[in-house]
Amino acid sequence: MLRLRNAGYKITPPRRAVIEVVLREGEHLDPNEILQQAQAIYPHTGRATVYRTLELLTTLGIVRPIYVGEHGPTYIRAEGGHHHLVCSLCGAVTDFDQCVADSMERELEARFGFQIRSHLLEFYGYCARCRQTQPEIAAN
Amino acid sequence: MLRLRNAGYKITPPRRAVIEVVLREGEHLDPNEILQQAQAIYPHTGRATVYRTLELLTTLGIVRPIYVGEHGPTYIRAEGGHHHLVCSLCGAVTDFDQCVADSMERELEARFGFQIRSHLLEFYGYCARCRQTQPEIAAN
DNA sequence: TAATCAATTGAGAATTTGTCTCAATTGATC
DNA sequence: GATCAATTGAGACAAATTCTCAATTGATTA
Repeated sequence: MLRLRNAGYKITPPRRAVIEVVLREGEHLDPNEILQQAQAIYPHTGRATVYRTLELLTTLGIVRPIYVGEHGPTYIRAEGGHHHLVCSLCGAVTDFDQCVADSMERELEARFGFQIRSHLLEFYGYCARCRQTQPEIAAN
Repeated sequence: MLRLRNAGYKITPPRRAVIEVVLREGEHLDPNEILQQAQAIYPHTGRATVYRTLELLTTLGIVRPIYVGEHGPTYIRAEGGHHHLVCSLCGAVTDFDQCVADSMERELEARFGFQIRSHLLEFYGYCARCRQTQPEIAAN
């Protein structure tokens, strides 16, 4: 909220609602789900406003879209890192915690003059279950 | 192409065209651009076939969708790693090379029984130019 | 507190993107 | 060359996203 105001944007009810919904713990919501939950908080919230707010919050580095499997975008808080193992066959996503990316941030910031706020590390391949059930694909 | 045949799929002109387009160096093309370029190679290529082929190639671990900035999916070769610095303000994407993710693969494979084929590491933040031109946003 | 004004909004139209259906075609095998 | 399941393209369809514009509202100033 402060980040919004500091950047010169108004604090409005629909913006409050969208922020509250997206920043709730553990949610990976798509724009439509965000619209519905925002309307539970502020009933007049419109679809276009949700899209506009998500774009704004993404620009400000507060939330971030992530894409997993064959589905459309889902939004999460941008802060910190996100680490996934993604199965190319069944689409299953497994989170893991320890990550060596933090150790790279300082050097990249120095080298590119880039101010890093968060990161995403994803490994793609075949999960244990699919390797058993569809060995002919995983073998190639 | 061999991976396709080995997995039991036919080699057809539109599939050839899509593969050729996506695997060309340095391209991050969206499905519509892929359709157009594939039609330049094989004019009869249809939209549905492009989507079907991209899904198939993704399943086989040959290509992969990536999502950057506010735009829709874009396809790249899956092989190996992709490393990006993504500016949340202007959307600029900078590639970098050295990456410590490889060192994690063996351990993750052992821990989760996962067969890793590729990875994506992205850092999000503000690029040097935007930090200068829009300091009030980057400062928050 | 009231007045002001640019920023923001919602509703729905319009566009874009992705999926599905099905008859016709084609690649691989023999 | 014959066979047949896999694949295809066209266009209908559905879903997701963006645009438009008059009405409203938040923040600032008086």
